[in-house]
Order: sequence, then structure tokens, then C-alpha cells
Amino acid sequence: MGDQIDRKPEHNQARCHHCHHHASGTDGDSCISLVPIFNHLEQAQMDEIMSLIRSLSFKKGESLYRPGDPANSLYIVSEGRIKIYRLAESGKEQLLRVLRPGDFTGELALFSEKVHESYAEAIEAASVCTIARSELNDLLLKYPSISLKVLSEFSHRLEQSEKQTTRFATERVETRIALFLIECMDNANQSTEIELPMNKKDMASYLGTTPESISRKLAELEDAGLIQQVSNKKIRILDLDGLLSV
Amino acid sequence: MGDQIDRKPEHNQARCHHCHHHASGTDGDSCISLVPIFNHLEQAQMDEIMSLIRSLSFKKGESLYRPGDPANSLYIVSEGRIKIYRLAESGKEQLLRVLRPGDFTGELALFSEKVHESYAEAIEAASVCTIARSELNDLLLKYPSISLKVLSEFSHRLEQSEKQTTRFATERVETRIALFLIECMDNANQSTEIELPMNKKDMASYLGTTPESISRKLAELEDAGLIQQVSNKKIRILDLDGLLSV
DNA sequence: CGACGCTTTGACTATACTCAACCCGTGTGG
DNA sequence: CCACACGGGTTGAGTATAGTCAAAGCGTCG
Repeated sequence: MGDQIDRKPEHNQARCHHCHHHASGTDGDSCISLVPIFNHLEQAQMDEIMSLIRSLSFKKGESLYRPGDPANSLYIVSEGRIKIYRLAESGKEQLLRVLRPGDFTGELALFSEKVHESYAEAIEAASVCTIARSELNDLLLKYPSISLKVLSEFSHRLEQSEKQTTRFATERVETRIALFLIECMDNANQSTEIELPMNKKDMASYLGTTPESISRKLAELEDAGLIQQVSNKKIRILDLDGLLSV
Repeated sequence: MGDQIDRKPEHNQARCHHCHHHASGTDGDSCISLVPIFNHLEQAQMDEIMSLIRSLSFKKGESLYRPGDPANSLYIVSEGRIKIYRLAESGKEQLLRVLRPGDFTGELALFSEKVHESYAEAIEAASVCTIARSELNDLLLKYPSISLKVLSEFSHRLEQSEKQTTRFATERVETRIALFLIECMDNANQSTEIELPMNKKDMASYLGTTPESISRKLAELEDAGLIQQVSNKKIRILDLDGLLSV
């Protein structure tokens, strides 16, 4: 239980610069153009939003926020990956999701709660755009179509979260792993060989189990001829239907 | 596994009438005035929304929607209670939440998915107001402040859902039950005696366990002097701190 | 009253967690 | 360049937690 949280003295936000749209956009433009919630807007509106955005960089292991931090901005990932996790009442760590470029977080607190309840931490070097709560609020009131996009994203997340809840509540570990592999495959455009998006420790946390169980169950699936463990993070799916009926 | 789904031949939506605001409002007005997402609006706007709303009644056991049904409206509960549940890949039933007057559902599908993935079923006689997807969309674009309300509600739901996920993934059944009792108490304005909001079978489904385990664990908590089972649905909390540290 | 469904209790079993040891790959420093 | 330390990963043995199945109790509703 001791190594579950590696509290750092402070927030250590390395670089920090405005990415105004007139700046010779290195990642300034990229951080917004690919964001689903904005990409339907006109150029003029994009420019307006741009001017409200501030870009931050995080090194591997640095935190965007932690439980108890006041939640006053939306974070949009433009590069790298961010993991969102929380601690259960018991102190155990639970990985909730991994953000990739285009995904956002911080919204929970933005609209309802006052402080964050979860951790957001870069699992590799990442750059992130932020908008302050008040600016975002104005933006949503001024351009209602953005709200619809955010609502759409939220409802998708809710769907996912409820599906995950259901799996934890009703499926065995082996099944959860199988379903996880299948989802990885869907994301990796149907190639038969998948690359695990996280290490096994995190995978265990995400799937509500232990690294030991992951190890054992993967070995069982391999023995059953359903998969083949190519390397530490690479797995080849041999029998999709078999996996589905685990 | 057989009795988990009791498929009914059709949707059996009993009464069905428009609740136009000029109609001699029996439950017509009540169905909207107490809805959090609308209650900040002016009377004129309320009237406008009223005219878009259609009210339905459901008898105990009737379904508002089922998985596979096209999702084309938002449902707002004005009377009674509705349970939302889904089936896991394995076929096991999982109770997700219970709606009370003022709560709404159907939104997932409204904004992103095309069809429902869960069941919505009245657990007691209920009346429900609905707005069609297209009308709601127009409404949100016209009155952006409604979107903010819905976003706030969504983010709260997401928070809840992620908390629940974490509990399933990391806490023991006994702990989940204890936390559930505590939440019931919070809702029942701190009285030491709580009324369970559902029967034990549903409670088991909601907490991701079995009726047998609920029975046993409650007995253990009673033996430990933390609670007292007054009657089937009434429980007296004897030692709150004890419960918290289970 | 009887039937049905929910609840409880008991005995048994399976699933997966814990703890401990060991292995392996990587990155660091001598 | 090698040795070593470190973290993650794997394997094994033992155990706890909670699920299953079966039977019986209890309440309610027709």
C-alpha cells in the first residue's frame, strides 16, 4: 500500500506559455484543431478560443492535478498520454482511463464539484491545453454547439463507465481481461496483433485485479490457444470468437 | 439466469397524453417545475418547454425502454421511481441507478448512441415527461444555460459512476454494503434509522453481489453491533464510525 | 388458504487475493 | 564494458472471500 501514491512536493509544471494564435504555432495550433469539441467551429471562433488557451508541458510522472486541488480549468491533451486514477476508501489505487491527444479531463469538477477527486498524471511526456472555468463557461453560453459536443462526449464516457461498472460487478477476471484485449484490438484497427496500451501493473489496476492474476490468466488464455504472448506488451489474438465466449 | 430478464411482449405504455400548459394541469405543471435542469428559467420559457413535453404513465414493472430501442427522447421522472439496469456480457443483471422525481434518463442515447443499451423500468407506478430529441436539441441551442445544467448533472453522474466503479474494483462486499448504508443515511437527512430504497435482491444487483451475501453480511454487521435490522427494509445505524472503518 | 417471490441459512466450492521468492530487462555508475 | 540495483513481471503455495446450490422460512397478494 505504500508505493501506491508517490506524492511529490509540488505540482512541478515545467513549461508554461500562452499559445496565442499569432504565435508561430509549434504546438499552438495542433492543440486545438484536433479537439473534437471544437473542430466543427469556424476559423474566427477557433482563433477566439485559441486566445483563451494556455499550453502546459508535463514530464513523465508529473501531475496535472490531485484530489483536493481546486478544479478550475479544463485540460485538453494535445500530445502524450495522461492517466486518470483515484484512490478507493481502502487506499487502493484504481486506474480509470488513459487520455490520448484530443481527449479532455477536469470537466467533472468544472461543472459541479469544487475540488478534484482523482489524480491526473502524465505517463509519458505530454503537452496539454487548458481553459479556465470562467472562460469556458462564457464560451459555452456564446457557442451552444460546443455544449452539445461536450454533452456527447460526456454521454459516451458515462456509457463506458457504466459498462465498466457492470463488468466489475458481474464478470470474472478472466472475462474482463478477454474483453479488454478485444477492445484493444478494436482500437488498433482490427490487426490481429495488439500492443498493450499500458504496463501490466496499470492494467491490473484498470481491470480491478492484481498483476499476479493478469499474469496467470494471460498464461491460461495462451495455454487454451486463444492468444499468443509475443513480447511483454505485444499479444497476438489467435481465436477471437474463443475470447468472446470466455 | 432465467428470471433475470422478464421480457414483455410489447412496450405497454398505458396512458399517454400531452401535458400542454393550458390544460387544466393535474400533473402537467408538476412534471416540469421541479426539474433541476429547467427550474432556473423564466415562466415564458417554461411555458414554451411545456408545450414540447408529453407525459406518460407507467405501471409497476412496465418498461420505458430496453436495449436496442431507438433512443429518441429524454425522460424526466415526475412521479414514482424508475430503475435503470443493464445486462452484462454474461447475462447477469446489474442495477445502475434508481431515478426519483426530478431525475432524468435517456440522455446517453440522445447525444451519442443510436440505441439504448440499458433497461428503464418502473419499480412503482410512475409518471414521466418526455421531450423528443430534435426538440431538446433546439432547446439547448436556444437556451444555452440549460446545457450547463445538463452538463452539471452529467458530471455528477460521471463522478458517481466512477466512484462506484472504483468501489467494485477495490472494496470487499462488506465494505460496499457499509458505504451503501451510509449513503442511504446521508440521503435520509441524518436520521439514525434508514429505509432501504429497494429490496435486497435489487440491492445485491446494485452492489454487485448476491442476495445471500447481503443477508449474511448484514447479519455480521449486526453481530458486530454496528447496525440493527429493525424490519425487512428498516435498518438502524448504531455505530457510524465503525461502519466507516469496515 | 395457497401460491409465489423474496429472504435467510447452511454446506460446499471456486475464484482470485496475499505473500514470498525468483526472474528478467533496463538503466546507472564504477 | 560489466556489475549491480531496481522495477516490473512471473510462479508457487496457502488462504480468504464470496459465489453456488439447495432447502426452508416468511410475507403478501390474490
